[in-house]
Amino acid sequence: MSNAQAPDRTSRREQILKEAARLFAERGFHGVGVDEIGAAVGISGPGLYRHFAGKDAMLAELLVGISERLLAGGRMRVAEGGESPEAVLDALIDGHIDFALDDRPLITVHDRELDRLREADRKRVRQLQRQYVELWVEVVRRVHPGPSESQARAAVHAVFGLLNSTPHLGRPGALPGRTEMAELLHRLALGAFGAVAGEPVTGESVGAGVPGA
Amino acid sequence: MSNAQAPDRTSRREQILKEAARLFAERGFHGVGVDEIGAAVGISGPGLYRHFAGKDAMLAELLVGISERLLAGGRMRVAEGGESPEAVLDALIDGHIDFALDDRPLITVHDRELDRLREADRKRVRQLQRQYVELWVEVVRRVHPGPSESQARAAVHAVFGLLNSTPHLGRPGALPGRTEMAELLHRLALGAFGAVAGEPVTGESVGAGVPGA
DNA sequence: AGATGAGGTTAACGCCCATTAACCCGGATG
DNA sequence: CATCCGGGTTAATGGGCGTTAACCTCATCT
Repeated sequence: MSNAQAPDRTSRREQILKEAARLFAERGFHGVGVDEIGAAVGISGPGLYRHFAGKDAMLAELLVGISERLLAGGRMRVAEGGESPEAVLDALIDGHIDFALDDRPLITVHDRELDRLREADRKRVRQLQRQYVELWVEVVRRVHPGPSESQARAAVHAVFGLLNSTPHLGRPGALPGRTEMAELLHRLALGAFGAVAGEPVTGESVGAGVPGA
Repeated sequence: MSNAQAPDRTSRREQILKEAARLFAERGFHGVGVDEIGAAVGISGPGLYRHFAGKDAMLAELLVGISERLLAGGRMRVAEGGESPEAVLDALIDGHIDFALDDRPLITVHDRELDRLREADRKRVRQLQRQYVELWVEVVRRVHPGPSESQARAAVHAVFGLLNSTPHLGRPGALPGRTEMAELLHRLALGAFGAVAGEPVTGESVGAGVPGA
């Protein structure tokens, strides 16, 4: 047996997964070859097959991994339960924002390449996603009891789209830094949720009497 | 010379583009073969080359087309200029929602496959996108003068993510119908923009005292 | 020291797929 | 009537790429 459990820093597998995620995000699953992935970690081509059954296996592990971490994180935050539902929602939002800002490539791959998975894996990922959504829906409905469940669900989907928008950003510089960005996204998400209920807004009901030019 | 300008209903080219968009959205650019695209319009394989220079050309025309239509629509709505900036923003939002709901596949392809384009086309698309964003930024800043320009830009990006979230929706039934969905998205977008400025929200400041059950 | 196995390497195989070649047909043109 | 030519067809070509085969080389264990 061996006792050396810290080969370097991160195990080779994780290093590969990280680079694969980045490449998949940049050019799509079909767009990147195994040789490139190998090159990205210093080995070349088929050497990857010592660590993964194939290219598909890497994608599967990535997607299942993300989904599990997201759900686990969400459950944790709900379980820790703040004093108020509002606090829980805040925690959920912050958690998701951290994820979106830190693991940008994963987010991208997450909702781009789901259908390249084998039936079994895809089902698993979808199930995890669904549970994560329902987690949010419950909390949102606790904070905003007005709207129907389907409205709440659609709103949650939409807010995910909002929070996951960071990958689509242009070159940095025209945009706020990380902390400011996190702040902003948080406000935007809360603002959106706050508007789920309410009369058919016509734009007047939000712009707080700003005269403008 | 010919005078027959209405071959059937939509020209063959457009029919091909439509199917190609659907397929690209479903399985990604690299994921679908020319034979499939051909089959989708009743001809098979290389017959497509009578209409397009190649697979890439289809993608290019799709992406440039979307971007141009979005920008043109946006400019039109701004030019028609409602009485108030608020009305213009409403119009922009509605326009984008119509687009997101009606041309779902295009939206998907839009921000998935941009990098598969030839340098020239990609530059053009990016430029159109940028102009579209700036159009929104101006209007948003007119309605909400508080926040900085970079904040406004980030908010616009985020709201695009929100509005474009429809493609990611699960199977229909768990979600509102089209008109209700449009209504909801509109409210969410306004809610988000309304929250761009404002003190560091903690969740309490939004739940508008709805007593509920 | 010798065995072993983890982790690489390069070469070869085979499939998939975009593109091209070569050929075909029916209708408008003149 | 002969001629184009737009719009198809199938067969061939060629490159890219995932995967497998065969071989190599250190650490580590006995």
